Amino acid sequence: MSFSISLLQELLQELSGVLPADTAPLFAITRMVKLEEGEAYIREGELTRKLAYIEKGIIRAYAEKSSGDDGTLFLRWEGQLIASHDGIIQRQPSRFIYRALEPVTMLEIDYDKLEEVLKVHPEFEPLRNYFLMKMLGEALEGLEGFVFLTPEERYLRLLDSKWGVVNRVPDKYIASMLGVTPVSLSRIRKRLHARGRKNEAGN
Amino acid sequence: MSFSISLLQELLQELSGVLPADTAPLFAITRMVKLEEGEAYIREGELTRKLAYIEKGIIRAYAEKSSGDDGTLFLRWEGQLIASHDGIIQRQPSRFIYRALEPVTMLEIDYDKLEEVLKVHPEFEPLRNYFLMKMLGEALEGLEGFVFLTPEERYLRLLDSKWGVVNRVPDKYIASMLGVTPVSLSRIRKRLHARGRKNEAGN
DNA sequence: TACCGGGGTTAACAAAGGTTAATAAATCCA
DNA sequence: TGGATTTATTAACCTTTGTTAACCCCGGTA
Repeated sequence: MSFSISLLQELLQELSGVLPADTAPLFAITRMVKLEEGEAYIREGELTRKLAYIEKGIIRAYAEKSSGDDGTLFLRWEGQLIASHDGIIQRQPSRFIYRALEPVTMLEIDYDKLEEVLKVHPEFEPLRNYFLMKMLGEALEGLEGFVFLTPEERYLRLLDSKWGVVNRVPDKYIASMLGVTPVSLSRIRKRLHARGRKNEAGN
Repeated sequence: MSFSISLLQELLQELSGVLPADTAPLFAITRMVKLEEGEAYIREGELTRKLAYIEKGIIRAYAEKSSGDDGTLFLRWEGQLIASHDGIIQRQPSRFIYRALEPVTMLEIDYDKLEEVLKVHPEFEPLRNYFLMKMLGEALEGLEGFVFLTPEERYLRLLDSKWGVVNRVPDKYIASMLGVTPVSLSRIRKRLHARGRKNEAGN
């Protein structure tokens, strides 16, 4: 029994009172997926409706900008969900590429199969709502960052909340997720260091 | 029978096959809400779990930035949903203010009551999923704009898709939603006009 | 009519970010 | 190990945005 499965069984019990022993119909349609570093999980133009819980590793969702270089829509890592959202929400081919930045292990469910199971077992519905809410929360958090914070503040927030992850990812991807170039991120770091030294000196 | 209710009954039938006659349990917990121009729907610090379908009017969700002036997280108008997302997702007091920019009419449901009804009538679940998916799609679309487009491109996209709405809202709110100052939006408009004239002259 | 306030534009200057290119540092791999 | 590639930093220069303040327009109203 994998780590992810028992974790999701606990979650399901907490959310809806369904006992681990009764989760068989759900886990019959899941499968473990492994990606090696640099491998694409979803390619551009691919029409899939996959949903996966990341047990280990980091995945980056990105696409090419009109300027030529690419923009990172988000990073997802262990404990988070990754979903082919163009396929699931709009039933359209993915405009984004999902690629593993590290070796990845995850528990995958096909969303169409999940819907079939949910028709027969509505007691699992709280799980779907939990997933959607979590993804909605993450998307809104990203949006808030762009509306309310400067790039420097977004970087500080990221360091503050996700230091471990930031340190595992090349800065250029962090930069493109923050909406700035790598050169600019480098300057932001320089400014922060300079200010940090000044503050220390002041004490 | 209000316009909104029959519209939502149609939606429910399409999504889940539930006939309008069977939607009584759901609509028993809805109520029509009217706001006058400038009136707040949700205040900062308020803990509510409201969900509303806007029949007419525009609502703006915003908060104050560290710089002092305020940032607009999003605008929602007729045909869209508005939800107190801090309350619904995180069970947190709202960090945002939701205020009517025009007289607003909407159909409101309390999310807690909705959950009660859904326990007894799981056949309405597709409606909740539809709502969540729609909000998720809108949030991701906003995020994509910031990652992949320049402020000028975001403005053009907004004009392109929501011209009618842009024209009903003061530019300063449009600017703060695009993540720029009103002054900067004014310059963007100037550049676009200049380029427009040049292109005409070139033909 | 005169006054007032909100909203939009413009100008001038400062600050920040983009672009390009050179260099240094780290990583990969043969 | 040595050479090649990728990544990060720095600098120089240019463009865009932020900030502040002045000005105009318009609508409401005393």
